Amino acid sequence: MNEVNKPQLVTFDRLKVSCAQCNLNELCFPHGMSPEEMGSLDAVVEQRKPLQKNDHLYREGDASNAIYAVRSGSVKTLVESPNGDEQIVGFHLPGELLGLDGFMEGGHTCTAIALETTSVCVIPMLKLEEMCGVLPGLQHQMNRIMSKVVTEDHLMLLMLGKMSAEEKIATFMLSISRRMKERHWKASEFVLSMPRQDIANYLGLAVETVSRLFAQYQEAGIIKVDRRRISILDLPRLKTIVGENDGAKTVKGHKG
Amino acid sequence: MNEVNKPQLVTFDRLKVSCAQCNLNELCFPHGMSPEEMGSLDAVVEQRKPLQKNDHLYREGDASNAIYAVRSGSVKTLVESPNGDEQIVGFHLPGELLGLDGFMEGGHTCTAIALETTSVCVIPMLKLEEMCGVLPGLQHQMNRIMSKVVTEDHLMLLMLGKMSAEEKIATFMLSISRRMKERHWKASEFVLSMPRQDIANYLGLAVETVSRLFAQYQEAGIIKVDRRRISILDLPRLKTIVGENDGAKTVKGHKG
DNA sequence: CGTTTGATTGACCCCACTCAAACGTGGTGG
DNA sequence: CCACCACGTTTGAGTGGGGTCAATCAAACG
Repeated sequence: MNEVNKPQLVTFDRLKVSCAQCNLNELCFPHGMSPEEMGSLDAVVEQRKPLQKNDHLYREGDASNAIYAVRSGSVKTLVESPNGDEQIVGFHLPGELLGLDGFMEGGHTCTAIALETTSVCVIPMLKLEEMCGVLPGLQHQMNRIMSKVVTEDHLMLLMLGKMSAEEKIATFMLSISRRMKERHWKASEFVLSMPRQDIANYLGLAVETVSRLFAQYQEAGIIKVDRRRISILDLPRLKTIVGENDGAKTVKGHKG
Repeated sequence: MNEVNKPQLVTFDRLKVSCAQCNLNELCFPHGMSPEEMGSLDAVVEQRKPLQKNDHLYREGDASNAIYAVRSGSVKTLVESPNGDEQIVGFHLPGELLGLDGFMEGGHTCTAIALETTSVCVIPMLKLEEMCGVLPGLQHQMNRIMSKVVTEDHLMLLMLGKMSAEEKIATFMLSISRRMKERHWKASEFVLSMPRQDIANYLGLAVETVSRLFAQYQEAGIIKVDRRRISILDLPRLKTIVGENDGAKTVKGHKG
């Protein structure tokens, strides 16, 4: 785990930060670990040179014995269909994990690509497993992380399967906003690291639809859009769109 | 935290079968475990009275320290949206696992409901974790299982996000067929345990669309449909529809 | 048997995709 | 510094896949 930057004026090899000091540790391993236990994590976390935009962290089929934590930058993961088109299955912001799909016989089943200059922590499973045997809190933390990943995928299934384009866009922006807030960044003003194309792909929409809805929401005063810079002006209205505000659970059609 | 059946004509307490003898063990824990290690599993697997159709195995919000393996029957898992509608995220056939979503603070994030009379093995995580510390193969097996679950969810995202109704239906039938084959049952002739409504919900379609496509595929001689009994007559054609056959990767529109 | 529930079929229509063209914006080289 | 190009984004017009509504049909059940 090391630090990053675009213009490399300095070597950052010496900028190693321990997991205990890492401002992201709360996100990687939120609960149930003592400071001493956190310290032991340092022993297992590996370094890695920053990825440039569009670099692959891993590809479908790559063998793997590690999981990854985004330290800075961002990563998209995607799966490919037999017909050749692909579905983005996740965007990974700093402090978020990825790579849990890599432990099957065939290696990774999805591909991870940096959306911008990105650095990641590499956590070898073998060592992590050893530690799990010793540190009681860690195994539970791993289970919690696994559950969270599964749950997030389920929510995405819900989105793709049941939501209208408007709801998808609103859900997407709320998701980004919340995750920004978790990182202790501004929740109502952020820059998207992915192009419209990727947003559309992720949400199961056409690029044009994404563009139109951004414009529509801006027209309605819900958000402000300046290229990839998004400002959320009316959070309650966004929540209403996805059904989180008014307890009056909307009666929908009989689709599904 | 669990549901149970109402009318009980027989007690099944004596129907205990060891994991080593269980004809499903290969599916639950396929690799890397010696027979002796398999035997140790018996110590941790709990019995449970069969569920009747529509009984809940667990509900969203239920605390949990276990995962479940379907022994006979079948189970659907679903998540609920803020607006009240729900998305089925999985059908679980005999020998398949579920419940990996239950280890977060808030308990389970999805609900599991029996599609028919169903019995499950209950595997407490606490004991499983203890065993993982002792048996080297088990931890890797758990990782493999986790990866598989994540991968399956990803493929479902691909389906919901990128496939046409025709491709979804074909993919669904191929999936069931393959899993039937894994269970050493007929791959080309099976009875669906779920109603059309659930298939539609799962695939992100309307019931009418499912019905129409079943009819259409039957008309084309690809399958035979008799209520819930499905016969696959032209497997290659099904594979062609989802793009698994002809290497000529279809060039699709610019959606996504 | 009547009733209920699930499945099918037909007619209609709308949301989101497609096609197409224009519009910044950023990077590059002259 | 500006002209140019490439790419991502926006906007408009038209259309079709799949949803909605409604009626019918077939099993299962009491």
